[in-house]
Amino acid sequence: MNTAPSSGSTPASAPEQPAPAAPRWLTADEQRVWRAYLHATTLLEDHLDRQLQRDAGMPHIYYGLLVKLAESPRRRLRMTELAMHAKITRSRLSHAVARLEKNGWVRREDCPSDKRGQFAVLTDEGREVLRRTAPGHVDAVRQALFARLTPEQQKSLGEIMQIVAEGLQPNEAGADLPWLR
Amino acid sequence: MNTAPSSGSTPASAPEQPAPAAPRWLTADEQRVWRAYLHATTLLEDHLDRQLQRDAGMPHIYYGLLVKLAESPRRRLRMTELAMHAKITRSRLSHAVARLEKNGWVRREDCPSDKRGQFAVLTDEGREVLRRTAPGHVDAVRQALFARLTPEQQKSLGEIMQIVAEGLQPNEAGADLPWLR
DNA sequence: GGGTGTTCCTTGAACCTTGAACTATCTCGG
DNA sequence: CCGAGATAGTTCAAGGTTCAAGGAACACCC
Repeated sequence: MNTAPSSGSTPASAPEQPAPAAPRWLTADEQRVWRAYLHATTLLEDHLDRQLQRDAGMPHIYYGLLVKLAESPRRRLRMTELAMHAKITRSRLSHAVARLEKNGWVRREDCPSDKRGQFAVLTDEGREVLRRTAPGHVDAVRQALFARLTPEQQKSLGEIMQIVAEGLQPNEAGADLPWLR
Repeated sequence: MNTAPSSGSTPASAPEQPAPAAPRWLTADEQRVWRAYLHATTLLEDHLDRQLQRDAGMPHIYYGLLVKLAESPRRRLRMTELAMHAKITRSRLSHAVARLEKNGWVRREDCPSDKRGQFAVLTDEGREVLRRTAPGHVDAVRQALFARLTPEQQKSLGEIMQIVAEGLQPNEAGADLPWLR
């Protein structure tokens, strides 16, 4: 049996519960939901990855990095901050920025106040790539997702994803819940 | 710019349409939903990948391959079928099976009726790995997803993901829509 | 039986990701 | 100042993914 492997940091729920709702396997309904989730997310991820690889010459996540930079104050962000925004490791970001730098879309700048630090800065060329490719990407997202869902479904999806994200990364940016436990 | 988003009806959009429902960018609400989606799905994917890498020694998608095989008639599936079930390319599957074979969890068998064909067959050892690791994986999925959603949300999520998946892979198993267009 | 085209699957090179080890810098208590 | 320990970011090696190319078997047609 099982030894409750992860369990460790359950946030709100009382940890001592006998948990009658932890059966060995998923119910038939849950299985259907889970499979639909897996299918949809992998298909969408692949779809967008290919779309961007084709139209912008980079994978989806790299594109996301450029977007984050474009939205940031002086079009720059510290490496660690950027990594957190994008939900990736610093290592991965390091490689990604190296590649984007090679393409001329991002440049690095030393941080004056912390000599360990680096800023990733969106170049004009990077900005231009975004400007050129954003519409196509938005269309792809809209056609694959929003165009197919009712407003109620969109709302529901947002709420659900918000919950899931917070469950996996409790201290989300902007959230300032006191650190229970 | 703005609203009146859905209404678009069919995806078979004529390129010449004025397309009043295709604004340049997402609305604020859509953006929130989209970002929540990206955060949640990348976090969950990473979470499960790490969980399985740690507990079963393979990434999530490889685990999924073993599950598919375990559910199949003689614990075997033709390569192409397996690739379609898992929503991956045949090339990727080829590499994946090579690795799983090296681990002793899958073995290949020639198809007698089609000499081009190969079966991927789950070995006893592979079955054993599944038996050992499935509970932990199910717990992880439950804790990250189902435990946090109301029954209504679960239902809604299932419907939404079903729609999205079908949009991206119209000829899904069971669906037999004629090929309009 | 010799085209022509398709399907099944594999291969190799290029690229991306991961996790751990590593350098350099900062911080803070003595 | 010193040193222990945290933090910022990179690097290395191992592995995973993609894309384009290719070999082999099938199918059909004359």
